[in-house]
Amino acid sequence: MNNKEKLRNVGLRPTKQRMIIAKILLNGVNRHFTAENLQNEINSSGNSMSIATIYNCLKKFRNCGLIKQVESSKETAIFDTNINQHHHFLDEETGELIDIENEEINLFKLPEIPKGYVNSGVEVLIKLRRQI
Amino acid sequence: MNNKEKLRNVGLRPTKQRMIIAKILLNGVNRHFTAENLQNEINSSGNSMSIATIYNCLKKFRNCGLIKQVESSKETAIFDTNINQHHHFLDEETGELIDIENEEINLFKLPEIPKGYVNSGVEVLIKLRRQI
DNA sequence: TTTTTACTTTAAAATCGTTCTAAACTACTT
DNA sequence: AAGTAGTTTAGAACGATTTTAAAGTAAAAA
Ligand SMILES: [Mn+2]
Ligand SMILES: [Mn+2]
Ligand SMILES: [Zn+2]
Ligand SMILES: [Zn+2]
Repeated sequence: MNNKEKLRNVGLRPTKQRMIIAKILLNGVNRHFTAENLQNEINSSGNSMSIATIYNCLKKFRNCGLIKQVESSKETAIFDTNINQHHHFLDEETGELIDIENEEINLFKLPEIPKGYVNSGVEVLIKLRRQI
Repeated sequence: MNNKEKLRNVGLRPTKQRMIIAKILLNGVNRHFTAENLQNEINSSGNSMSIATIYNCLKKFRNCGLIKQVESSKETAIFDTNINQHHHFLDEETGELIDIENEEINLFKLPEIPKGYVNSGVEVLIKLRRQI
């Protein structure tokens, strides 16, 4: 499926700007990135895009399930092209995230889900410090 | 151990402002809160404090291990008085966090820690949606 | 106890990430 | 082709957090 189809599939118009972003983000190579990271990459690909458009697109892509947003206590929003349920290592010093595939962690015992709610995803974060 | 001792223990001067905050946060009742939540509580206790001081103190308290900061993709930083390793339910709609005690989750299989790093804490987040 | 020193608080300004506004533009429908 | 709804944009606005620099306070030294 090409990028135009991917966008249409989720109900997004394949505008020039969304196609530029899709080309960068939906190429199958998973990554974690910020809005600013993406703008730099757009710039260095010879294109340019308003930061408002980048935020608009990222929000649409996220709400349509094309990307995810990572839970992070950093100031800046971090996005993730890996939309499968998976987990992360976090280098607490640098903020770098490393994917852990879902099968690499086994949750043996889970607590009871509160009444009236359903589990909509489990994320494990393993924080890392440099060995001394 | 009283609050003055708790502050001295971690190398913080027990100033008037830090004692006010300690009285609110270090009373044994665990909670999740923002800087603004805390300022409101300070105000309604008949005191007042500059927002800069509140941020200064929260950062010091966090860096000294008296409180933790939660990994959250919300705009506003969320702090936690529960400093034991534990986990959370997250109501994705409201942002509400509910503690899950460490024993309630059993991680059966863990991935290998990357070379040169040590595990400095595991956090599980269980996202919740309202049942339809 | 007084003096000195380093640390802390504060209001206000600055900064930074993100969202809003409103006008111009573009994709899709008829 | 014309109409309509959705999109992009620069720039303004916003909200959370940090910085500034001056005044205040706690601890250490004398
Ligand atoms: Mn955050
Ligand atoms: Mn943010
Ligand atoms: Zn990831
Ligand atoms: Zn908690």
